[in-house]
Amino acid sequence: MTTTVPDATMLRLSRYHCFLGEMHDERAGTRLRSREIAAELGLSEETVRRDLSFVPIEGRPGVGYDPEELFWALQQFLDLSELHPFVAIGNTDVLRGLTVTFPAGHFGLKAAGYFSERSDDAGATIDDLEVLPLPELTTWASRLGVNVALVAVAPDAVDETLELLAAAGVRGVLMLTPVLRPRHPEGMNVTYFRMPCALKSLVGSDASDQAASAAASSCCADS
Amino acid sequence: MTTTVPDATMLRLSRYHCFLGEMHDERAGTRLRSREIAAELGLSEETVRRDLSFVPIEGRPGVGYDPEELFWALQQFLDLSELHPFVAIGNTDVLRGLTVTFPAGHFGLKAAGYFSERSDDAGATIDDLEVLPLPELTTWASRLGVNVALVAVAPDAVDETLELLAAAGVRGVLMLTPVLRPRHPEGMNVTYFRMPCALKSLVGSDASDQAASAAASSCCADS
DNA sequence: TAGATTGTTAATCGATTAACAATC
DNA sequence: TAGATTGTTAATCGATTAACAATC
Repeated sequence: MTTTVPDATMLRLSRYHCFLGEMHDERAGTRLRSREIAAELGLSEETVRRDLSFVPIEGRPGVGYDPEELFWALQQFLDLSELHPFVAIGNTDVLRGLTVTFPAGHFGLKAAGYFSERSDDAGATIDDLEVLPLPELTTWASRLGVNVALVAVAPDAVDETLELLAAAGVRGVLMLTPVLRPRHPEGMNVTYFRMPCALKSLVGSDASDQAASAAASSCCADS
Repeated sequence: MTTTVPDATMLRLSRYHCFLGEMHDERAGTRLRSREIAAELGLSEETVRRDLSFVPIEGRPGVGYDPEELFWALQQFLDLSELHPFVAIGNTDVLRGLTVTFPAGHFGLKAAGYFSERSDDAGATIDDLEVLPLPELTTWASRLGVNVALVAVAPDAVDETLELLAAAGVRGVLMLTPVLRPRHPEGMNVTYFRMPCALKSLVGSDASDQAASAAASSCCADS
């Protein structure tokens, strides 16, 4: 009997991992209560406890969790390595810009390779890493030992990119490029961040109901 | 009695709008069935019908929907203007790169202004639009008539950016910058695309269950 | 022991799926 | 009229919230 972890929980566990990654030094020694985590992350404490109950760690009733222990338990549970590698694919501008917007190292992640679909990006470097042409992806991906990719290519390069990633053995893809009709390779796990949809659904969400409902907003994506 | 539209539905309605925006020329004259929309977008036909039943439009039983009519009905329902304007905020690299990754015009959206938090971005232009310094946001936003923003600034500029956006009357924000502890201004609607969480949760999702479950993957974010 | 907080079970809430009557 | 597809109601499914016994 495999107790399956709800999708929503998996995603929050990743958030706890990020949070603990930033916390566990300054909080070393002290105990962390579900209530604190909940307050910091804008969740309910019950949700936090329920989520953590899937992770093989023991919190102490009346005391809380050990931040460091919890961090490593989550890391193991999520199958992450110390600085988990991913490949980033897109034009050099967006890839370079994203290193500022999303400094992967702060979150326990590391861009292990950059690839561009545009021929005029040849030879560019980002943080001392050369931006390689898209076709070289297959050769490199296995060598880099990555299993996830961040994709931000132009819309017309999506299909080719996914093919190459599949061939390279990458199983998980975070897709920033808006794709109208999702058709990804068999067995591949793709999370779509749909910027146009998110923006459009924000337009109508006027003060009245939404602000009242604690300004909660959702997003995202299936298959 | 206000029938409230589920969040998930609002988001899908935005997707239908994108889809119809691309379709409604080539499909003009023909009828569009819920089954077709569902197949294209990877949804069930019941979901599509249920979603559309919130929109004041009449599909013809046995016939389907008129694509053009549906497009405009959605546009009105979602409160969108013909090319809905938004402001984009971040370093010049990421903003310029995103115009390739996410060509807003294809989706009925239009970047009306670019703002950067970095002083060395002063004077840059993107598509003939000057990238303005972040502090000028307040002055410009109302003039540009925008109510939504795409934010991709560096993590340490998030708070300032949200303050300025609030002051400028922007109510909806799509946040690409990873934020550990969300604290946005009162009454503001923020959708967080959490790249680190999405990437981390993709690592563990190995073939076995996930691929089996139609490779569905979710993401995202509250408050 | 008393106080506090966990882990887990039951109740609620919301969203999706199934079924079908209404209608073009 | 017959065939097809909508709109809507009821049933299911999943995730969140509430409650509380277990335990440090």
